[in-house]
Amino acid sequence: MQPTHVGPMDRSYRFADIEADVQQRWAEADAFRVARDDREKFYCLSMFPYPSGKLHMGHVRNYTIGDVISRYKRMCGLNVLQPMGWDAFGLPAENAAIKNGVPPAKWTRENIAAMRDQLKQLGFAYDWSREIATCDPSYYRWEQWLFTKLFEKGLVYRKESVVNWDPVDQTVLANEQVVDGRGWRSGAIVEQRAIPQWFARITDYADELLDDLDKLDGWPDAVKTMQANWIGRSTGLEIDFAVAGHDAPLTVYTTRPDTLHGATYMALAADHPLVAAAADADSALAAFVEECRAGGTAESELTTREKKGYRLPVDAIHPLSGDKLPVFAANFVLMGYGTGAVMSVPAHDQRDWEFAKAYDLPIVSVIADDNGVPGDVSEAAFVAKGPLVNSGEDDGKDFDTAFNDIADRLEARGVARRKTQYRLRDWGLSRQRYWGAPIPIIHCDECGAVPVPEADLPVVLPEDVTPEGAGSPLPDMPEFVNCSCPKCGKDAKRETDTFDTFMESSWYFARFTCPDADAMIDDRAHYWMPVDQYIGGIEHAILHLLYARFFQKLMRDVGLAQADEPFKALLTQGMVLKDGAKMSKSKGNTVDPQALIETYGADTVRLFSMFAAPPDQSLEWSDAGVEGAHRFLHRLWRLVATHVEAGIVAPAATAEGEAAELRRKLHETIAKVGDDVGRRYTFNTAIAAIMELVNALGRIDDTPSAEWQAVRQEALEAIVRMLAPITPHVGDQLWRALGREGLLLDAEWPVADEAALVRDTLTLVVQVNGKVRARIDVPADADRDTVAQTALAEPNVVRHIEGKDLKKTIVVPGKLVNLVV
RNA sequence: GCCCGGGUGGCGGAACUGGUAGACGCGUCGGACUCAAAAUCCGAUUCUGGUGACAGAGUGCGAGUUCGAGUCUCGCCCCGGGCACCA
Repeated sequence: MQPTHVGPMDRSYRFADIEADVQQRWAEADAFRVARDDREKFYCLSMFPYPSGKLHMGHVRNYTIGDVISRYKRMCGLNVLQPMGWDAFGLPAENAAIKNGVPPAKWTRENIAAMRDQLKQLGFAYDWSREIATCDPSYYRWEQWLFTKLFEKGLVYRKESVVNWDPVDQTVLANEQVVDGRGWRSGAIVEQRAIPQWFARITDYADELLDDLDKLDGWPDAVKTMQANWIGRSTGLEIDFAVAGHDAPLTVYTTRPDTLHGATYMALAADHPLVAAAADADSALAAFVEECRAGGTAESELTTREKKGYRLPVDAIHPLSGDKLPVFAANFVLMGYGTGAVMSVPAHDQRDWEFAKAYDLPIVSVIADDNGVPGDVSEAAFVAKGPLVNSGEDDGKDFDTAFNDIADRLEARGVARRKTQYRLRDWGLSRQRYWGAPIPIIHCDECGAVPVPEADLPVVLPEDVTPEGAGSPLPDMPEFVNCSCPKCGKDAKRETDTFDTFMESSWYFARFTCPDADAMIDDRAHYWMPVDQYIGGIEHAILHLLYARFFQKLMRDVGLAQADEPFKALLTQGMVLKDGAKMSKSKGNTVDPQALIETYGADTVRLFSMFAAPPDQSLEWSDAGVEGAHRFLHRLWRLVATHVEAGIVAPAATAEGEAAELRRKLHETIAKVGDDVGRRYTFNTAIAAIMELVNALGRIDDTPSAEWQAVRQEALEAIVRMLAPITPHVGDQLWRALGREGLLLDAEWPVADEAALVRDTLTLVVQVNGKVRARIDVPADADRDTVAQTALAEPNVVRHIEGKDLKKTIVVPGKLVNLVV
């Protein structure tokens, strides 16, 4: 190929024009619309945003990571699906409505339009034809449909459950709206109030959700550990303690029946029936129960409260010794967990120990330490397992033997059962809010709770409503509430609670594969699912990801889905910080992506977001760092312009002498960047390596030989392609400046030339007693003895081993020599 | 309180499998260009001592394993995420 003359290239990098042009080119080519074909697929999904108004830096970071992976996989030849949508139901829309008098529907849709525009400015390669907004009836109708299927299968049910009740505003509060036990608006002390709510039987799937974690090779161990601990499968013993003077026993669950001999008291939840019965005759106890009800329902609040109890006028009977045990009502035992009663072994449980100290209850150590004497419980509980002591016939037994012997004896008497229990609780689906998907149930005096028939779905949420203050407006809307029973036809009332918004985010990934399906999902999901790479914040490690996994299994079990798990690989991105703290309006340390896009362009914002930190760590935002990223793009632009002015040539395929060294650097970089982008997802180190290569290229003479020119052409083409996923706009422009046809996004990802990587000498480090004393150059094929002899000949090495015995010589091939004296 | 992470120069970070601590970028200092400034380019930049070659110290703190530890083990401290109605 002869040098081609291309018209003079503008020497300055005009990002605004370039980005608009390139985005137009993509639009004209409809470049991101995808469909099933014969190629291997890759489904890359970033967690969709709540449409809060405008993008923040966390979004920019999240979506840039997803876009880089998507574009890289596309250049590798895969059929890449990357969709985007809106998690459009939620509390902020109602708050905005109260504040500004705007209907949540209008507010939400305006925010969506604004944020969609921003995403387009950033140049993300989304197939916008698949866009979903979860507040559209065409979307939520299918989760209403699934709910009715689950109702038929008995997988949803109604039970009483406590909520945060604001007695002044007369409304239910979210945990977020409870600050220090008080309502955020009224300032009133929040009370726990039990109301009937719908639940999904996620505990029926607890074993599968736990066991399938082992299949998720592409998930971070930290997330799998958190989910496993959250599910919290344990094997233990359910034990009945007789109560003196009562027929009904107190049933408790324990994972440590080996410590049963050390049980010295019992603790009951404040709303346990036995407590309620006693409170009728004791006004002080009734006051204590009332006090336990004050404050929010968040677990963090309940478990950090000062532990308080109230002695009940009953005694339990120890099932082994027959001793009487005092029974307390306690504020740290919760009715919703297990049986609402616990046996307390203060010697071997820290919480029980603290309570026993406060209430002067006996602490009996029944587990021996390593020295065979009862564990020391003077300063704290002794929680380790060990042989039993002070345990009568069970003395000396280890944990397993004691567990089994005690279980066998109690089971034989019919007062205990071996039981597998979970920490995981069923998923409460009901919310007493307006801006959510209506729960498709009709309450009939005759027939009870009746699911809305499929033909009547969706139950559409009225949208021309502006909540004005506390509480959902739905119960006050007769046109919504009044209806007839689908079973008997009599007058009935519609359920006015809406779904938890985790419902919508638990299946959107599947809907993206077939957004226009006339069913929840259709067989297109079988091609695209599971998601090959899911990307989102670590804050979703438990709840969202667990519910989504649960929904995938539910959809499979109603015959819609094939995959057992929705997300093959997961990347949890870190937070974006400014001045060491999470960006927030209240701290005044926010950075607006929009202003940055306007000042520096999308490519600079994308580049800095990827360069500043590895994706899974927190990222410290730096305006100066953004300048640096911008400078780099200017430098690259000028480098290409200079090259193009000298003349475009065919890229080199081989080189000699110094040009060969540059070419080796090029192919080492290609190998490293391919590994960093394709396997490690460490985009920061990939960019650093490309910067090094650009620096090396910048050092060559401006008017080089034909050989230099060819190597430079080869290098620039590779650099532009390696940067293509990160800075796609400037890349596309430079790709054509270098004389290449077609869109850069369909160019092939560069592959390293093994022949260019060969080295004939290596530099090794020489250590004496682990300290670096010299560096030596040796032939790449030198044997150990040669290497050792070369090392021993170094003057500075000689100085450090003189007069000492050489005890050991360690040679690590290609790395170092360590001489031990 | 419980579960899960993280802590490396002035700053963001690199060191992937136990093998040269500080790549790359920012900042700072010095120089070139300019009447001058900006921009750009070149050089220096962990700390201490030394003109220097070099030497000593150094990855939150304290122990340990190893020829060798930022990396592995144990115990602490601090920061962050989650805790079921924020999303």
